[in-house]
Amino acid sequence: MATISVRPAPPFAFDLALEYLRVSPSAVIERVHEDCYVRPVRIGGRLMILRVSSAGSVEHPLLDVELLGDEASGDDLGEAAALTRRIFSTDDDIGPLREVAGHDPIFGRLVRRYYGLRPVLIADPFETLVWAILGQQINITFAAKLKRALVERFGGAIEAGPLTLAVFPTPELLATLDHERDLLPIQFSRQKSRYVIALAQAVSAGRLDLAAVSQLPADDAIAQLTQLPGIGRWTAEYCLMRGFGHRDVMPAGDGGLKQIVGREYGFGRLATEGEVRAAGERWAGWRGYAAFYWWFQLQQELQARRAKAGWRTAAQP
DNA sequence: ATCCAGGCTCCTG
DNA sequence: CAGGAGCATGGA
Repeated sequence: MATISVRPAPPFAFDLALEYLRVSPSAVIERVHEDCYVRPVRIGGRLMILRVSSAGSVEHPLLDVELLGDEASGDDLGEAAALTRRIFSTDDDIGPLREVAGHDPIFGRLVRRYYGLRPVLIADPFETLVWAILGQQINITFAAKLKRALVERFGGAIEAGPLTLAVFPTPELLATLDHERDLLPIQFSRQKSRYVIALAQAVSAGRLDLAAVSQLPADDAIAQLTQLPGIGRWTAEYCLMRGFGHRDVMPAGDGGLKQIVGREYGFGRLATEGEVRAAGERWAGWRGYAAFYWWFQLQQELQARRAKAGWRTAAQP
């Protein structure tokens, strides 16, 4: 087993990142196990297991990064460290968030509650985009069910000690699927089937280089992604934010953000996309953080309501 | 049953 | 260009 250390810019709240992963339905491939983040990753063309744990505090953060599996080289470890920094957004200097909080007390409450939290990215760009398509216009719990079915049916698995980890299917494999035969039986709609397969074909044929797109300025990346069928502005922005680490990009058309902006900023109704964008001016530079924080709060509210309902029904047999 | 959910495409006016 | 209908599916 090989290990390397990563030193995030403080403040850095690893425990909140794990809490996000625990409540977020988007976490299907990544797992939280004994206060560690664990997920399969491809490094140097080989499948390995990345395990990240915290050896520090919020003000003096330190991450231990391990690669399990085949003997890892020094280069592999360096890549694992770089990936870890990206996944946990460790290099953002979030000091300026305090100023944002200062002139927006409503968002400021969240900045204080989630002190040191950064967006937790989905490690793989292709997986991010597929997940974004699955999440379009259906409830997110069902979207996660679709993702699990896709992974179970067409992905692989890898053993990591006591854990069996699911591996996301490659674009090459998904490119060969047939909607009728393969995806409709696992509850995909015709649209989602078509969009996912078209995306997989574009990537595997080399027409879409996600690694390259992830390095582009936001506007260029969005313009490229929205060329694909089924990928509109929301999906592209979601992908930039959750997969590419653009900290100032948020999907303003998002239903959850319309809800939260409408509720928290006194509209008394669902905000429009334009109103969400206007509200986002307050978070300039940090819109992606804001969206991530608001979603986290919504997800925690939802979980609290479920726990309460579950508790009540459990108490009344 | 009805409405909604971390939208997209295509068609109107 | 803005607005809206249709699509498609399970969960609350």
